Amino acid sequence: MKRTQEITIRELAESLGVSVATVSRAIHGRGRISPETRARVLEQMERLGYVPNLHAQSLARRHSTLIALEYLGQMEVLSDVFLIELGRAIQAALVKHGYRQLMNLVGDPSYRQSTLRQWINSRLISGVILIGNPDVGAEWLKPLRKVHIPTVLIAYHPPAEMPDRMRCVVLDVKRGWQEAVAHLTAAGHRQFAYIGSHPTDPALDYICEALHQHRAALVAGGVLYANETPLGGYEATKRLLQQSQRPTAILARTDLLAMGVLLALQEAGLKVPEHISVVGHDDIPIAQWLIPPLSTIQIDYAVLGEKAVESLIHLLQKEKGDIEPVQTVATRFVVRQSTTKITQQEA
Amino acid sequence: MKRTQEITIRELAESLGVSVATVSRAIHGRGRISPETRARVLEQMERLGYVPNLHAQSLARRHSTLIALEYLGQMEVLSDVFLIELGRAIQAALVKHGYRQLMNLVGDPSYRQSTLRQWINSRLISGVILIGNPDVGAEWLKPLRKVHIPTVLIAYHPPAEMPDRMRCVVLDVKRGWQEAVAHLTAAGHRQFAYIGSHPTDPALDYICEALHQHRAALVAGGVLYANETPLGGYEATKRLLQQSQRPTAILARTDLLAMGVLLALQEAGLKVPEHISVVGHDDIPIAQWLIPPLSTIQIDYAVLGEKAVESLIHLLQKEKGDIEPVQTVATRFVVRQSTTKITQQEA
DNA sequence: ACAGGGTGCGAAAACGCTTACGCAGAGGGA
DNA sequence: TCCCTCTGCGTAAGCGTTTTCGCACCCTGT
Repeated sequence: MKRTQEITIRELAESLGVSVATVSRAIHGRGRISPETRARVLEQMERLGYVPNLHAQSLARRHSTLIALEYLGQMEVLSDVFLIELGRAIQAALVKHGYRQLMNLVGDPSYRQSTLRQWINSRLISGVILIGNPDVGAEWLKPLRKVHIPTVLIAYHPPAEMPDRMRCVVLDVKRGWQEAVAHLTAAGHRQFAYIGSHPTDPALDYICEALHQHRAALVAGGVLYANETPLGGYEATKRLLQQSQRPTAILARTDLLAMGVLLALQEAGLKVPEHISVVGHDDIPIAQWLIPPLSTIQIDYAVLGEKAVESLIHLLQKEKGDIEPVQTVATRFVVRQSTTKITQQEA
Repeated sequence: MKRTQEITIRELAESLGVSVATVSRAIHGRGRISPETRARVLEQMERLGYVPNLHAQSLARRHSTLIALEYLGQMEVLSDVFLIELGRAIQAALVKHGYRQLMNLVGDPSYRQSTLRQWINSRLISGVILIGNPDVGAEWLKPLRKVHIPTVLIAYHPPAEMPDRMRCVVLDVKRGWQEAVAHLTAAGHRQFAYIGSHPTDPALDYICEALHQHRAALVAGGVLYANETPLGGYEATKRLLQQSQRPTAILARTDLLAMGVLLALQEAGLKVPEHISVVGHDDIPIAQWLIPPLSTIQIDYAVLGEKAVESLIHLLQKEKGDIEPVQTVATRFVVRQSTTKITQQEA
């Protein structure tokens, strides 16, 4: 910005002997303009390396093309692996619509929250995409209600009440767990354990339902909760193994938990998958590099990102009409090497 | 931005019966203004919740208060743990000077590169902080030279040639490794191995030098290279253990590598630290949660971030005068539980 | 009483873009 | 030929700030 010579729209226009209005129309393809003039402008723009000043553009248009991407809750150790994947997908989808994303995944929640408010109030951004549990992020949602900025929430379930300028994309983990349970029971498994992150999570309900259908069940004491870290999974597994009943398959709420499960099992001398099968959730990038490569439930980040962006665009451009306020994206189970048929002696 | 009623500086001014110029002066404390008027404006601003429009501000000032933070090279699995820590520190330092950071850590390098250019050309940002090896990021630096945007590079060594609007903060890992080696040799260790990420890295030189001083050495075949992932460390350790000479201490270039080392050792039935000591580098947040908690070389992210920001501010505000173009930040060794005195039978 | 300097403030011109409006000219139907 | 419509483009008014300039006023010293 402080660089000496930056070309402006006026200079571009003068170099062609046309008005700035014509240049603006040519660039955006809006308004009436002849194809020839348009081509000339576009070519000259390329030659001179003209790029519109984003601040001037936002000011004139009275809205920005920047979207904030935020994560509700503590930025815990490694929790970002999920965000990186999803962020990628969202960015790609936004660009298709001429928008760009801004991330501010730095600092503790209260600090990030004040930054987001600052961004909104200063009109830097014109929309928000929020990722995370609406219960955990209740205090995030409150200030957003007031300012009425177009917002899309990506979560496991919709918030209790949704303001008018908010839409929601929920990740329906039901199908993924059903497939996982179907796969494992077909392989002979009947005794399961589950390691989750918090009791309000509906995943366990889906699992119980699926298990019931297939005449299988959780072992006694087979539901454990832990922090969503490898350490959490590790400790939970240690506890699990101290109990009298041992499951033949462990379902972990996230791949990070599953990492810890794998380590704890191998310390206990149990081989995966020969002695015990393990399933994770999220299919984070390292899942396929674990030992053994983890069978897990896959999230289609591209679809998730696209749906979120689509909802947001409808909110931003009201001429696009309405869209279902709550959209759903299903999950799928992928088999790798941490699950197998149950062996005779264990069955 | 599309929200119905956003208050502007004009409305604020009218509500007080003063001119917009006065309000602007009051807010920024620049120019001549009486303390009483200033207080009145500030109070009213608070009451009405006025926040300046960032786009208008940037346009009028001809420069933005936004700084881009980018990472040179592939965004590999988990490489972000380092970035999150450093990003936090940089953001904190920037805010002190009235700037804010924008991260765009999404997508492959060529995509991120084009996004950064876009940000620069559209005047969205007025400075750049780059993190990473200048060799790896050579193709990043080239376009930046042309546009002459104030840039600070955070790396292990300065780039071959530095354009005039670039400054550099180098992380001097020498002291950290010296301390680590001193600690280990004092504990009786004489036989070392090193697992690095690429041969051009100067860390190994510092280690060799320090070992020499303390009459210790690397075992034959004791230098291995691997991807900076747990898997890389795991595999490298497997290779290491197949060799005839076994070290009593393994130095890993990063904590991520060390994670894999720990797993491989324990699979091989070797206890850490009883049989073998392990040292990492970076002190990532999970380092203290590993089993056992990892002795590692600490980076003072706060100082690193502050120095980088300080350099950038001097570049942005030329009235601040000059500053050393290459600044240095040292590292420190922290002892946790993965290193110990060598036992008799192993010595 | 008057000059001179300092102080607090307002008027207005920028910053680079978008877009409503209007005008000239071309084309077509009577 | 005239009138009407449609097309392509230029003029100019914004968007919400910052900042230069200058004016009025007050204070001080003569």
